[in-house]
Parts: sequence; structure tokens; C-alpha cells
Amino acid sequence: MTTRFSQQRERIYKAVCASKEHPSAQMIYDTLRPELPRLSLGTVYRNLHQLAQEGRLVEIGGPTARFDAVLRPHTHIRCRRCQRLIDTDWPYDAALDRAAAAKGWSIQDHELIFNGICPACAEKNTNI
Amino acid sequence: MTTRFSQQRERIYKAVCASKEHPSAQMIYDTLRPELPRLSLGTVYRNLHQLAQEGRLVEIGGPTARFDAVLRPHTHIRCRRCQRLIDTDWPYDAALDRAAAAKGWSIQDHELIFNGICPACAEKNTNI
DNA sequence: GTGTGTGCAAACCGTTTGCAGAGAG
DNA sequence: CTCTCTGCAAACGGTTTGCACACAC
Repeated sequence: MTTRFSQQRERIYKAVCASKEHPSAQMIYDTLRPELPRLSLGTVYRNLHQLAQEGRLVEIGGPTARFDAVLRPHTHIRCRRCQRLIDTDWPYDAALDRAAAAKGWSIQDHELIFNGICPACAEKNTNI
Repeated sequence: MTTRFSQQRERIYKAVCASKEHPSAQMIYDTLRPELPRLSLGTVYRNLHQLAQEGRLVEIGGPTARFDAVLRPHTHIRCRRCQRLIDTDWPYDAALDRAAAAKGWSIQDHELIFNGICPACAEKNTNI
């Protein structure tokens, strides 16, 4: 039951912190593999979930999960072309949660994700 | 290239419209199977995507995709226990999109999903 | 008749899990 | 020594795809 220290867990945590883009499990795996050649993807998933459960990371839902070391609630922008996911400085509005707590639902939080095209993709590909 | 009429596509579209909860591909398949015993899940997926591309449906992202026949932008509440997904009457704030169009991103829209526990689940299971 | 749509099954991709062995305490 | 964590590989669930046939036009 007690959580022990593990080299892999710390490396995974640091990799999430170091990444500007909120990485997926696969991205972390790819990043760490050169340094930890025996690392397995299962270990990455297990540790990400444990870190999320401990509250050291936040999991951002989606077709493929992304992880975020910024714990304060905030909002994201996602690029529809390259799937890049970054923070907005648009503030998380806790008033929304209070207001939405109608209908008998108990609201815990909300996810606000803006969809669009990032500058890099817009430049690369003018049409379509 | 031209889109032809298909019995299945219309049934799938009507099934999404008829469902109060925003159904997943599997839900639609289960709903229609009794009436169309030869329907295949692949057909459901293909038609949902085509309907979304034609703008007759909207796809709501998530670990498993959900589909919505309400085209006007609006927001959702999701139950963390039973995964039920319903509409909020909380208005979609287009001002957010305009405001977020900083940093050179071209914002198309946003997804605002409240997470919480629905009344039914709250009643069933007081703890955990 | 031409070509899109369908059913079926296999493939695919992200994620989870069972197991035996390695490593932390 | 105990018990958690790891690597590996198999399994899993949602989704996509290749193929031959059916059906709309």
C-alpha cells in the first residue's frame, strides 16, 4: 500500500514538467527511451495514473490522454491539425461550476478546450 | 464522390436525433440492431463521420466519441460515474472564442464540459 | 452499368493487466 | 525479507480499413 520511490516515476514526472506541450504517454515514452532503454509503456501509464491520483499531475481527457503538471485549474487550446495542446491565459472561471450546479448535479470541475489552428500549421498549409 | 441515399444512414441519423443522451457509435448500433440485424458497427462509424462532415451532426470528443444532433454550439455535463452526457442550459459564450484568439491562433470553437455526479448516481451510491 | 454504400472480418492504436523477477525499505 | 515497482507480452475496447457484394442512380 505504501508508495515507494522509483527512479522511473521521477523521470516520468520530470518529463511531464519539462515538456511545454502537455505530453501523452507515448510522447513521454519516446522522450525517455533513449536514456532508459528498458522502460516500458506499461510503466509509463501506471506511473502517470499514480501521479495523477497523488495530485502531482492532472489528466486531460481526449481520444488520447494528455498530462499536465500545472495543477491550478486552467484552460487549453488544441490545434485541430497537429494536435498540439497548450495552455491559455484565459482564466478558469469557477463561477461557471457554481452556476452549473443546477438540476441536482454535483459539479466537480469543468474542461474548457478551445479548438483551432496553431500559427505554425496556419503558415505551413494555407488551404484545406 | 457524390453522396447517395442510404437506408442505414438515415436510420443512424434519426437514432442520434431520437436519443436524449448523446449516443456513442456502440449505443446506436445496439439501438438499431433489433430492427436492422445485418447492420455492422463499421457502417455506423462510417456514417457518423460522414454525417459529421456534412454538418448534420457534431462529434463530441472524449475517450469514446459521442454524437450530437444539436448543431448550435452549447455545453455539456458529463457524469464521472455512469458517463452519461447531457446538455446544459448554460449558454455557449462566443465571446470566449473571440477573446481566446490571441497568440496568433485562429480559434474555431470550444468545448465546455462540466464534470460531476448525476442525481441518479449520487442517490445510488452515497460513498466513494 | 457505374460507382457509392454495406457487411464482414482483420487490423490498428491507445490503454490495461497478469506474471515473474528486480529493487526499495 | 517483504512488498512495491518494473519489463514484457498478451489482452482489451474503441475505431478504422480492405474486400467482395448489394444497391442507388
